[in-house]
Amino acid sequence: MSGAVPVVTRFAPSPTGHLHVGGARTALFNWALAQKLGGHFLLRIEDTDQARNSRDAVRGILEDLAWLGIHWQEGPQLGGLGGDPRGVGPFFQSERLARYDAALARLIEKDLAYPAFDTPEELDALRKTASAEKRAFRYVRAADWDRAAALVRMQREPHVMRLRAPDETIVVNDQVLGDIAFGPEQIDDFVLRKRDGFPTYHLAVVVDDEAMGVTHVLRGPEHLNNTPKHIALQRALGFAMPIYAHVPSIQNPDGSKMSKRDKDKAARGLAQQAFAADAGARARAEGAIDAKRLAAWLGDAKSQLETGELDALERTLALDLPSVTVEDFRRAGYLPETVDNYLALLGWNPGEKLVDGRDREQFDLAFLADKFALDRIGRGSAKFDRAKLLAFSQEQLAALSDADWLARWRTWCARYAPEASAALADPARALVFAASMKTRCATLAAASAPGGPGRFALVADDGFAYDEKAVAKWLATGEPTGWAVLESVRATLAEAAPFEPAAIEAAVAKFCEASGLGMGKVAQPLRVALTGAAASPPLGETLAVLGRDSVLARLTRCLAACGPRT
RNA sequence: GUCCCCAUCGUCUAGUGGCCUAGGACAUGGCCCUUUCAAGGCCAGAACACGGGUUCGACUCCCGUUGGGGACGCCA
Repeated sequence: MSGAVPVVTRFAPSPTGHLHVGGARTALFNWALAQKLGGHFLLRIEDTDQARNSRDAVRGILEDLAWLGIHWQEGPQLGGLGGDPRGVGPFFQSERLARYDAALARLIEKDLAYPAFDTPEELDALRKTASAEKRAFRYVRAADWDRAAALVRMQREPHVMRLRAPDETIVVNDQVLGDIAFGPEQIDDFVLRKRDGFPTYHLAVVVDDEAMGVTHVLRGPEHLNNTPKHIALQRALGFAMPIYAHVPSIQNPDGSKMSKRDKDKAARGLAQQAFAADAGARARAEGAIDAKRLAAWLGDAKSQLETGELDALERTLALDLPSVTVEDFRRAGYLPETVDNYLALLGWNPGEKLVDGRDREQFDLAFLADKFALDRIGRGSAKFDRAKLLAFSQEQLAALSDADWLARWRTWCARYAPEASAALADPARALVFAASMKTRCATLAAASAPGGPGRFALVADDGFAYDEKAVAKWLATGEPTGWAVLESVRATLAEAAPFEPAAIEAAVAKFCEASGLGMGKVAQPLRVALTGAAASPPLGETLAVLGRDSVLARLTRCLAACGPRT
């Protein structure tokens, strides 16, 4: 077909903070649809709110998307991503004001838009009245309307521009929800341009989608009610109508909508607890963020901290805030493909069975791009289930080769825990570490976490404490005692070669046989001496990760530190 | 309050009028394996919100009720 319109999908975030999981899923679906249809995925920054947008947040969102592997062909540039191959940019709405004004001029000329001089206070009062009378507020055009006078007046008075809304029912043909009718009472004379000269979301989105040739609009459910407004505007402007699809929302376990605000809310509660419990906490918090800002935020449950402030507070008070942004999950040590996979499954599924009869749930981006289709998006909202995400993470991490696991871990460490990676510089030992952590860590972060299964290998030989119960059970008691076993096995370990898991296991097994001891009688005392705890990876791996020098040093230290008093 | 959307195990879902004694996954419980911790294997319990229709036949179609979510900004 020669005249086919190339497919263009888009993700259009407003830069008010980190990308949250709902936005990430919307971006992922748009990306997948474009891939499937052989089109372009475009990124546009909706920064028309002068009070709220921040340039830092833009950078953060771009990095989050890039990390997830959601690559945009058109939009702001980052690394090799983005650009403007069709010449439809710029991609920041704040740089496109002339285009919105031009569209508005056409509407004014056709008498489809008009200036309104109501003050925000006046409108507020009207809304309050409506609410008190249990009516829905609806903007009513002035009855004594004089177009010529208004056009003169707008030259010298602050005003907004409103659309002269059509008096007709508009049917939204949604690809997920079907046909939805909105009566004329649903579409009032909404604002197109604000007092500050910036367009509202409605005007900007309609003008840009047309100018950028967007063919499919896939967005969150909060926009469903806006869609008839957008259609009305498109008709007034003579624009094409894109294909619409609204995806269901992602909810918290309690059923509320999952949003960036959840983190702020949780932080307020936890901070207040911390201040009550610890007198110094308030002072530390005020060292991290402005004291006045802090007080205002604590006192007003509706206020929100800036992203940077929230991060600072989280760090200084060591708050355990819910993960809601892509960055949160990255920091928590999830693989980007795992996050993509889980997010894709929230509201979409391929509907395929594996040969063993199970549903296909785990897949990569290539699979998503190949199979994605609007008609398999669900209609009901989905609760975000951290346990299932964690299970996916566990499984996908375990499926990595040792070398891949190690590379991914080092990459994660470089950003969040450089000292952990540095503590295990030796390549051979690091590979053993990878092998033994793979099935023991549900996330990359778990390996180095305090109390985590890999901690023993990342601390100095005298950098850990001995678990009292373990010492009592495995070193102080038994016949012979654990201490005696440690003394006698020392020579075996000093000579075992090569110092690798299999050889170590074999040497210890031989020692057990020769001394008539069960494996447990030897392995458990060793675990306590080398790691401080009675649980660790298989003995050969535990010793090989540490290396011979550390093993001997730790044996010496153990006997000295908690051995029998002589 | 008004409008809009939604409704299968605790959670994510398969299911498009007979393949359903409703399948899978996560979570939960039990057993097996085992030098510890994991991992792995096997088994179990667990759902069509309710009430009316339509139909020879409803999880599937229609209506209502209930419940949940969203929107009602000079935010996006």
